Amino acid sequence: MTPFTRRVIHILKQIPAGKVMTYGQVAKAARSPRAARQVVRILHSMSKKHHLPWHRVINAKGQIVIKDDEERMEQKWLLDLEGVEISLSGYVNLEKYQFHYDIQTDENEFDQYSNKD
DNA sequence: ACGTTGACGACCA
DNA sequence: GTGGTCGCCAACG
Repeated sequence: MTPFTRRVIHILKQIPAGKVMTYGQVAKAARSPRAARQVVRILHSMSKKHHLPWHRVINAKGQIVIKDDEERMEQKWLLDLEGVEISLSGYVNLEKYQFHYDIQTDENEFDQYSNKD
C-alpha cells in the first residue's frame, strides 16, 4: 500500500452517489496527474476489499469503458440506480454528473502527516 | 532489476 | 463519432 494508492482510495470514497469522476481526474487529485492507468489498476485489485464505488469512475469522454460485458452492465445498472443518465451508446453527460473534487480539502486532511509552515 | 500490463488520455486521420 | 498511435507510470512476476 503506497501513499499514492492510499490517496486514490481516500478520494474514491468521497465520490457521492449520483456523481462520477474520470480516471484521470482521480489521478490528478491523488497528485499524480498522468497516472490514470494506475487508478484503473487499483480499481481492479482493491474495489472489493475497500468497498470502492468503482462504478462511479469512467473515462475522460464520459464513456463506460469496462471490457467485461457483465461488469459493464452492472456499472450501468448501478449508475442508473443513482440517477445518472447513460446514453444508448454508453456515455454519461460529464457537465451534469461530474463530481468536482476539491483538492484543497484533501490536502487539509493530510496536513497531519506533512509539516508545512 | 527489467519487461509487461492496463476499465487511460491527448492527438490525429 | 470512430478507431489507431503513442506516452504515461505504479504494480507485478
